[in-house]
Amino acid sequence: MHVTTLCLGALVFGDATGYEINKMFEDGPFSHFLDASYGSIYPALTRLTEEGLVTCKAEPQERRPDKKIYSLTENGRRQLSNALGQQLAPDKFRSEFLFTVLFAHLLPRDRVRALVDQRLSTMKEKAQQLSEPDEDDTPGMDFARQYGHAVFTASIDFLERNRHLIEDAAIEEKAHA
Amino acid sequence: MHVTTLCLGALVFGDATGYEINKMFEDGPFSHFLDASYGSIYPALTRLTEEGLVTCKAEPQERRPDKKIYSLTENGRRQLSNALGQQLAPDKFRSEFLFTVLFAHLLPRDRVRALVDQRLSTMKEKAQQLSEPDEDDTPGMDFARQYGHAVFTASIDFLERNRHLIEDAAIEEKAHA
DNA sequence: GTCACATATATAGCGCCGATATATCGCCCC
DNA sequence: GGGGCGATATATCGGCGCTATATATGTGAC
Repeated sequence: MHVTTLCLGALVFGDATGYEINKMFEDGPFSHFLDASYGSIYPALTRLTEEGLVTCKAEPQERRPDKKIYSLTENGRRQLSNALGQQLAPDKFRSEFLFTVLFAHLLPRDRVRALVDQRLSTMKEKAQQLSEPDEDDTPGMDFARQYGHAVFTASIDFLERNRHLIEDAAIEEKAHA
Repeated sequence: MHVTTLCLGALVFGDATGYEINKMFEDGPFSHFLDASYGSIYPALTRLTEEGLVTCKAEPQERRPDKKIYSLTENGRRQLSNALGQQLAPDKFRSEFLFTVLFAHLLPRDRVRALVDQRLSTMKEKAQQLSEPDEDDTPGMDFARQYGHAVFTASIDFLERNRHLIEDAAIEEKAHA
């Protein structure tokens, strides 16, 4: 699924600028399971405009670049609908943490402990964020939020129960270098 | 973390060809939280050889391309160690399923049900795979496997308990088109 | 017998991320 | 009051990496 499709999806929730769409992927409701960045979003919006799937209205701003507000067209809506009916790609998950942990038996114990601590703290923060419902959410957004919360909670629980497995395997470093 | 680093990591578990490294990412122990493909692995191995981080021994085969067996050098091992000591990138998770589910209220109910059924079946299969320990595994590999199992189990459980949230929101289609 | 699959390397095309450039405003701190 | 930082806003370049394809052959299924 290309960034163009993701942009169409973002615009279902209302007209937006490229900047705002980027924020949806960075902090917003999409951030936990999607990513896209300026380098792909701006070209995507240009292409979508050329293809008539979105329209672009420039709103002049004083002493700033014009705000370009994009809106879905009927064709764009159909195109998105179509894409959502196709075979979906399986989830992609990439974790440098788990990669690193594969080599726990080659790393100093302090490093492994710090890694787990860091991870637990960021995961708890995210779980916290995902625990707060928003009244404006569509049913799908609410579902996705709760899904994320369930997965993070399970991860945290697993880490706390099993961190000893990798910490014990790590290298007990000597007194000093 | 670049593919070159991932290749160094793969070679810690023993000498291997590009083909075998690819399999580790495709089916093997890395497949659940890493990805890399031919298009990046072969160039990476060439670059690593040039930089002296791995060595390459060509083993002639009858009526086939030579098998190029790569091995880590001391420098390569140090380089990996170094990379594992740097700040790690946060997990990346990309799900077209969750993206699609955001629009559950715009999709036919049959489609949503089929999506959930499909997902449950593939996740159960993966959870099954991850439930079987391997005696050759390093502690880290065992930990990563169990981690994956815990997360998949939680996902399955959540889906089964909450699928009604999106199925009820979906569109009850008319008798026929 | 042939069709699909596994072994094995390699590259071209293209999509996307990360970094950078440009410009201005508001806010905090000194 | 001034300096620096972060947010607002658009845009592009370089390079990395995925997808698909090319090449060549052995093996097992039907």
